[in-house]
Amino acid sequence: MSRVLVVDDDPQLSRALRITLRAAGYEVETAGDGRTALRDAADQHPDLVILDLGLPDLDGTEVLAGLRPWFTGPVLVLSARADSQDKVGALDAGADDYVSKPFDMSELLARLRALQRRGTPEPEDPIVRTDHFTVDLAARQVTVDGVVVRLTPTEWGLLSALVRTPGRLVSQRQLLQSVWGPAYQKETHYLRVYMGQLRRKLEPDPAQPRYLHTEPGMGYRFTP
Amino acid sequence: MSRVLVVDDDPQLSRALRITLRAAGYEVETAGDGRTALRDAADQHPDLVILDLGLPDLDGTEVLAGLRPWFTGPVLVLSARADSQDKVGALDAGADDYVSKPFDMSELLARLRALQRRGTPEPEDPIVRTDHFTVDLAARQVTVDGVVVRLTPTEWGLLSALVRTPGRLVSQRQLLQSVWGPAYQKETHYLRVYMGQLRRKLEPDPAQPRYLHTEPGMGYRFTP
DNA sequence: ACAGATCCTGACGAGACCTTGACGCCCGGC
DNA sequence: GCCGGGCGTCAAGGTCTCGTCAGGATCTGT
Repeated sequence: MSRVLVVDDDPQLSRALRITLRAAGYEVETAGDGRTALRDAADQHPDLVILDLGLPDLDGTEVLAGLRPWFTGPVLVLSARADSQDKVGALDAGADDYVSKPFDMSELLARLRALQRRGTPEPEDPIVRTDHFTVDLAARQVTVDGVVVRLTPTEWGLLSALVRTPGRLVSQRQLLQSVWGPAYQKETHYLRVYMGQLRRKLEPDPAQPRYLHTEPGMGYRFTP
Repeated sequence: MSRVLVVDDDPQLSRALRITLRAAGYEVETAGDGRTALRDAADQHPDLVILDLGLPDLDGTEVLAGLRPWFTGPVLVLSARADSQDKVGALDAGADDYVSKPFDMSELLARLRALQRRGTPEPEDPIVRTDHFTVDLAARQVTVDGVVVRLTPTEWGLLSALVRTPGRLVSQRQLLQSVWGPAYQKETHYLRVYMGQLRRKLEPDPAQPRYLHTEPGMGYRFTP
């Protein structure tokens, strides 16, 4: 059973997609604008995303840009525009397929099947372990010394963005963009606050972090 | 350089595709009917296949069926027919994308890029190594004799600008511009200070640099 | 509508970082 | 030999960034 996130601001189309996809055996979540789309994607980790380019708040390519740093599943773009340049732009921004409206539902489903067939061998272990805590990316659960710890959605978004690339530095802009959205790239204060909370919940000694390291002026790094 | 097999019985379109794909950096082979297509594919093991459904000898889905048991690369299907049922049939038979004629070349190229991107999702980390230290550009991490060394943002900017072009001289203006910005092209003093810090952190003997060389009056050079 | 959780925002001390100036060295030109 | 320019080193000042705390705004579920 695959989970799909539908991002569209047209309630009618959104509803039609939900019904069709449910009937085809997908679990469906929907988002009405770009910000909630990025957030929901980070929260729920869908297997694939259907993204309408005509959103009220963000440009479709901005959503793609926010998604792509960490989201590895297929993204199918819907658009009312059939212009070739739009297609090229979206595809090069990271979309895997591009379907112009109006479209045929059965074709959409076939394209989703084709994307999935290629997309997810996923041999990756979605569980990140350290000596002190484990992060289960699929179940969205964190345990510290065997005890389950509750994280808020924001804390989880930040943590998962970090532990997905162990040992790699993640820039402040990347973190802000993937957790709060592209418009928040300057709000580095948020990072300080929430990194503090994460350290208090996860680190054995929050004052001297062992796993969630700061690289001053650049970003943060998770070292297992 | 990827190799692509074009299967089409229309010589004119075939030729146009060959020219366009060559210009885009592909190696191109062509086949005019289904049987030679299957044989060529088996012989040459192309990275991807562009398959026209309207072939003289075999039905397009038959070619797909013959290809798919062993060919794992992406297959993009071309067709004169825009009927949804055809698309669904081809996609479910193993095609990864379906483009109706007439089509736009730039869109086709973009779709090929999208297909290829998905095929090889693991671009390995670009790591620069010397006998004494390694620079991991993607992870933004430097190790000296196996020990992680912390760099400040400015130090990192300078170092990465240098090691990206091993053996090549990088002028002072280039360095200043790429690290501090266009307004700082005269501040050569900055370079002396920070090159000194880098040498102290990376060189086995900072007084006699082995990797970070000065070219008086010109710039600096990283020699592996 | 209410209660609790969660998020945003501002202030402040501590520390890291960047900039700047001074000084000595080496080398080539006069 | 004397001089000047480019280079390397060092240290100190000022600026920016980081971590922390807490109060108020906002959201969520009942």
